[in-house]
Amino acid sequence: MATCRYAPIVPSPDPAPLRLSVDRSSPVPLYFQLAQQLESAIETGGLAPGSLLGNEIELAGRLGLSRPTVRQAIQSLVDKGLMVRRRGVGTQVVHSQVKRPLELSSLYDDLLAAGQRPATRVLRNSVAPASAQAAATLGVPEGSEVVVVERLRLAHGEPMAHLTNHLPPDLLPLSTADLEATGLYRLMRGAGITLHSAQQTVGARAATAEEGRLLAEPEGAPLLTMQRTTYDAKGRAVEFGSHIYRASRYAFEFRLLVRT
Amino acid sequence: MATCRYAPIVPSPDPAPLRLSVDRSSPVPLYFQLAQQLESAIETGGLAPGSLLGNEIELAGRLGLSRPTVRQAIQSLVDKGLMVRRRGVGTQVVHSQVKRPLELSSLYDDLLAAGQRPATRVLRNSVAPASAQAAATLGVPEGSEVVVVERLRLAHGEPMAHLTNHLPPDLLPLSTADLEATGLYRLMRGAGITLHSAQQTVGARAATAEEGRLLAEPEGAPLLTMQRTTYDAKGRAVEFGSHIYRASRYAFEFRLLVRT
DNA sequence: AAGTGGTCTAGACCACAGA
DNA sequence: CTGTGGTCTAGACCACTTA
Repeated sequence: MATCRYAPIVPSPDPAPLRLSVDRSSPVPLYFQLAQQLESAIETGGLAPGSLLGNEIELAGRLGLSRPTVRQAIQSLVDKGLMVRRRGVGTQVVHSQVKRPLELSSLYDDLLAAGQRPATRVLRNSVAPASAQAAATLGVPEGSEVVVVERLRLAHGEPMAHLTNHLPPDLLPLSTADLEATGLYRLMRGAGITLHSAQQTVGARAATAEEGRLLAEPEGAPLLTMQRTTYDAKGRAVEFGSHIYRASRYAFEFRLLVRT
Repeated sequence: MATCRYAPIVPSPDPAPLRLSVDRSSPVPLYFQLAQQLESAIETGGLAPGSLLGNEIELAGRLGLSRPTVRQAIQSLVDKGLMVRRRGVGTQVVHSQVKRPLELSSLYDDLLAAGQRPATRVLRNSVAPASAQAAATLGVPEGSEVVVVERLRLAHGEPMAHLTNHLPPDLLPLSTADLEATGLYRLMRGAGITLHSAQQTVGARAATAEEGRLLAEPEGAPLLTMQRTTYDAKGRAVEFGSHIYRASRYAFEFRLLVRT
């Protein structure tokens, strides 16, 4: 039957065949528990890049789960770009060090996370007739009243960005004190608004004299520009922003997954 | 039992309750057929923004499918940001006009799609020792040989961008003629390379005199910069690019989905 | 030929929202 | 309380890859 031409079955390259277990008394879904364990194994190196995960049916049997549940766990990691499936081959960990995809975060939180001591100076917090662009993106009649917030964002006391936001009226109360203490997205989440997605356009242009004065850059200095419309879970636009950043101090980093 | 206080059950707001059907003899997966029909119904307005999709079990019965299959179809649309599910409520179409997420496309294809008559001038196509940055991102030893391609991208005869790419040696043959006829990504896909994801950093800076000469901009003009590392399905870096774009002619547009 | 993931079924029970 | 989506099971057959 078998011949010696075949190489012996090589066990998983990792010494310990990976400790996996699920807690059925936990309220956390089983597929989610498994996905978390696999993800942390990838992060800590317990699952080496390129290594094959055992086949789904065997894995399901070992854990006492059904195959669909195991598939759901693996699929969530594939969606995150951490693993790749190939029919007839198996499921393997991708080779690259994958950075987590950028969350929809505020500049304030980005600066906080980078240890940059962010601060905000509110230049304007008022209600005004909507411009054509703001009205179109927020889905309100042109000229109807919207909240307009204009802020200067500082890090270590140095200006970083000038942020102009338009919001629907009555979405949430925005006190100037709150706006100086934290970021807009944090306030919105705190008010029970679920942020869901955003459409962004990033470009560049030269600073006007006025913009240069605000940002401590010479006139004509390169600025990064971003226009962003943010939607809640129901797809309603909850914020339209038009921002400029000092190019010398800031860049955008993000990850694209190819749709398959 | 029932009282007149309740409003009558309102039928689906759309006049025709949506024509859905699947072809079991087709090789296209059933869940995919359903997802496509729902997506096109959303695009054409057959499923109005905000409208509720009938519940999953009823929908499955109507189509002669099992509930998991129907769920898989709906889930794929939720992942695309086209629908939202709420427990106890139902599944509804998001309100906003959702643009398709940006694919990992080449500038060449972007320009083609915009009817911009793209052209490429190859300034360099050679093998050279890897710089520290290129070596680190491509995962090859510093100083080992990599392919370096430098191109000027034109639209309607006007320069748009200056593109510098580094590729692992022996990944694919790159003739200057091919590079002038199409985009790099198209060549890579044609060579059987599956592009999977990319990590991008977008910033801005002022043009040097040399860059200004290449792009027909004055020295000091604002430029958009992008550095991009592209990975294949196994997570290996297949390309590292460092590009500059005329800010007066180009901006990046993309969509962020909040992870839940 | 053997092994893998891809798809699909027909049920089940639970948690949560809304009337 | 009723209806919804969220999770889960224990199978099944198929298509593809590899040897």
